[in-house]
Amino acid sequence: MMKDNAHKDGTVGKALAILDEVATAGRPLRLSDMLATSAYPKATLYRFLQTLTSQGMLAYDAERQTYRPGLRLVRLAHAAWQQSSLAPIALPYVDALSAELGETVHLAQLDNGQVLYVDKRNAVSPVEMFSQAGKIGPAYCTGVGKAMMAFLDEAELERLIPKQAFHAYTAHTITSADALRAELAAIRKAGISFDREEHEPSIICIAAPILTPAGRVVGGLSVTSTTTRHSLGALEAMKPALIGAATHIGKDAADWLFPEQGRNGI
Amino acid sequence: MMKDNAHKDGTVGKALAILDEVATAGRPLRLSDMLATSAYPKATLYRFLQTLTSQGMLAYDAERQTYRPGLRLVRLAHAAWQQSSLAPIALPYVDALSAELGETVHLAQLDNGQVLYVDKRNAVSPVEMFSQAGKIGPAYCTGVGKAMMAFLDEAELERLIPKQAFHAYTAHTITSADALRAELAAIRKAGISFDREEHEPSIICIAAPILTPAGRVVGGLSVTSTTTRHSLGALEAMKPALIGAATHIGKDAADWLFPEQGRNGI
DNA sequence: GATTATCGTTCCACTATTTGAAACGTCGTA
DNA sequence: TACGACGTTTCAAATAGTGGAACGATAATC
Repeated sequence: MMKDNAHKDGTVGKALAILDEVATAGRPLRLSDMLATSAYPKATLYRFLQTLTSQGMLAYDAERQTYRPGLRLVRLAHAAWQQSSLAPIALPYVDALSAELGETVHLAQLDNGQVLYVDKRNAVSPVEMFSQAGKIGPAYCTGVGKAMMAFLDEAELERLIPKQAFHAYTAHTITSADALRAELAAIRKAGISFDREEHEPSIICIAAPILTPAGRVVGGLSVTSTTTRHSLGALEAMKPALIGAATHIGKDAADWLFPEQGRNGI
Repeated sequence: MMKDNAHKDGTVGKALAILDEVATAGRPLRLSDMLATSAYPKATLYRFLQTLTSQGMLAYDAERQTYRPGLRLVRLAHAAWQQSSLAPIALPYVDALSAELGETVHLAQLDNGQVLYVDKRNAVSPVEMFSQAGKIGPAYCTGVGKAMMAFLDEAELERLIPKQAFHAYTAHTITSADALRAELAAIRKAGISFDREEHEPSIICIAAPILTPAGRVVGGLSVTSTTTRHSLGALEAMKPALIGAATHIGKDAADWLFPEQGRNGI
């Protein structure tokens, strides 16, 4: 699933692959844990873990002999979020949309075939920083994911589709490339997408792509609710507000110039 | 100032040093920009930038030929924040404290001699994600920085003091190691520290260290206000609530076991 | 209390990768 | 057309990474 360009980019690529492995695990890992999975022999893996720890990219728990992602990443990510994500540009519009609708709003971008949430406004509970920003999700079964994919050009889309897992999270999840292509065509026509409990039961959302005036996909914006509180029809009523915000963000993004989203995104 | 262990840790260390340089700049950089500063020759720098870009650690703007920190960092940092920072543990206490006092609350940790803010609650305006989390600040002239340093053991403190810049941000900033040592001794006695407009004019705060029951420093917690709204005396009245929250967080942190903060922190 | 797994750490000859001065394109400017 | 400033590519020399195997420490088993 994640063969990636790990073995490319020499030593640095290998080190970052290991960093990813630790970050993705979601729990502290021991050398022996990773040894089972990793492509590298013991001594090599050991040395990389040492290096990454010494660099603060990993944190080592001496007592338990485990590795976790390190705080240096938090420092670096702050810069990335500020300089390379849509969030700072979109902030006022996201705030306004959330206030107007009184619902949870997500701002997302495509990152390597997945949805990367870069901001969130929860109308009710106080926001938990980072608890959503930085989170990733599947593209083929989320509102923002589908909205963004629908407006990619042919070539980019075809690069992304093979990366989708098509895992059936719920009974409504789209589980084939062809079904996805059909859905995307419909979304392209409608200008918005819905998540019809495709990722989590009883969670629904309406989403719009964020496009530059030139038509380039730079992100996605969604309003999320539950089936107990809203019908899909009720969500559809939010379309004008959603589209309005997305349009404004797209315009601003084009000015702040976001030219090569393609390199690291998509 | 940042000689660091860049040249240690071989190729990976060098690559990460360059990554840091881009992140720290705060603006998109060109190859020629970095060439002036960086220790590496053109070809070497170029190759590293290529590698980091291909890995998504940097984003390349083809139009302007500039590099910025990449979104992969945001993804990685989410894991780091969740698994390696105090924030998830402290969350309920930070929420409660902010609600009780109706003031801005900061949660910080020490990272390489600097204060790293890992969470923030702003009682009034809606929180801006990441806008504070991941931010760094000086240790010698912030409330949380001084509170944490005051409770480090001798050896750790002496490692940190040489790293302080002692830049005079305001007329009240502590600008010498000796003055800092005296201040820290007072803080150790009082159990809390104040920022008396030492970092920014008219910004004041009261801060407490977060200690494990065993006495190990794991973080800092502060309540911030302005001279127009509060006096230092008024802030001092918040001491019990602040200490209470800090104690709870310290207890929970010890359980969730945060053993080797020393490796990557401090 | 001796024996055996298990796991992290270290060694070192072998190999692959990195290095960087110099040459090369490319584009804008004089 | 020539010049200068930058980014990009090349390639032999230098360096750093590799990983099988041995080692030590600790925990589990007999």
